[in-house]
Amino acid sequence: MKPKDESKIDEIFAATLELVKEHGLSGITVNMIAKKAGFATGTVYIYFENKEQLIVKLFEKCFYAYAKDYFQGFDAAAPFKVAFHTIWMNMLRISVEHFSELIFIEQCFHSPFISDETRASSKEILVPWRNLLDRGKSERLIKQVDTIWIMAYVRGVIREMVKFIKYNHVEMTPEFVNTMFDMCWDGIKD
Amino acid sequence: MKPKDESKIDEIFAATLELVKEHGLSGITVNMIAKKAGFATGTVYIYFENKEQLIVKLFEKCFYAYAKDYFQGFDAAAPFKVAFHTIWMNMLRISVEHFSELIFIEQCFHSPFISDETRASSKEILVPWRNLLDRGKSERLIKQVDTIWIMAYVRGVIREMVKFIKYNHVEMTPEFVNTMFDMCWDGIKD
DNA sequence: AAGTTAGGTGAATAATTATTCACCAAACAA
DNA sequence: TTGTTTGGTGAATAATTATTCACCTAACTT
Repeated sequence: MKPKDESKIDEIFAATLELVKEHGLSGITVNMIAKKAGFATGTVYIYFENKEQLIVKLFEKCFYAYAKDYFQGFDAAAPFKVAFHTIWMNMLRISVEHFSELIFIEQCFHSPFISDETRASSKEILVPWRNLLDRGKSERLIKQVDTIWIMAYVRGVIREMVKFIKYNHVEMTPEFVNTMFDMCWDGIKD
Repeated sequence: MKPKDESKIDEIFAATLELVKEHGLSGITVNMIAKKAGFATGTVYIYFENKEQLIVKLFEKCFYAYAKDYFQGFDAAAPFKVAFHTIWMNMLRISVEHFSELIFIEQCFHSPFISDETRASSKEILVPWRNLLDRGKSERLIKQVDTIWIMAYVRGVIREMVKFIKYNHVEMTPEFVNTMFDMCWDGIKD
């Protein structure tokens, strides 16, 4: 028998992300995905039951892959600002490198494809981030503001920065990054 | 002859916004819109040529109505921080009150409905905001950072705050608002 | 090498959704 | 009051899109 070519899944995923970035979730068809990935429509149905499953699986993959990398090189024993900087930089870099994933996830959050449970469970991955910020608060290095607000603040700054970089084709120079980090840091420091 | 009931346009718009907030741009049909607005499918086609035109018109309406209100009560002669606060508060309030518009606009930006020109022209409305920030820089009250970065920063903070409020059904207490304003301000002040 | 199994294809079919239209009703003009 | 014009309806139709399937081929087994 002929074995499944598992790499095709990745090709389907890549094609989908690219198309959603260009046309939005509402602008894509299974045909477009297959054509972009370079094979026949029917092939998509060998690897996925239907379009919905494809979207859901891609969402899960993106979400978990994404958040996992946030903690690359993260040392919980490091001084707070160092650790904060590590994760902040990871978040920025990953969001830029995986911009189409970011757009895809954003679009999925308001779509019939993603269930409330999936939405809710997606928070758990960020526990180490939350813990770090709690530590920063207890060390009186950052403001005594509900941690979840701080997370929203940081997320907002990074997200909008990344969109700015992408839509305006801006180089992500160290100067730019340092400036934005300082702004973000100054906003939360005690 | 029977006159057109122009208020129906608003009802169609309201229904569309509500549905897009719930199901995303990819999850709505003309039938759903008509049913939600409380009349027959065909009626939509009396007021709009087709679905695309409906979306485009709604986008334009949202976008302009939105940005116009940013400058309510804005006095260009006021001290910088006062003026900044006025607009910041307007942005927050409007984004909360018109959350479904915010989501709709966000979804439209990556969709086949909105053209690049529309996207580009949408920037012009914010000229007074940009001017104010330029003034803040020349008065050395805020950081010497490209104004467009500051705009992205403020937009990001507000946007993510609003999502946080909406998704977590948080009361927008004065305490909450003041805290977030301080964080935002501390990030940009010189 | 021959047989078998599952992948790959893309036209055919099914399902969904946009759009039209024959008919009815409300508002206005005369 | 009657006629005329356009709004409103929702079932019928058209268009689009998801999904299937009969047929092919590649890869593995014996």
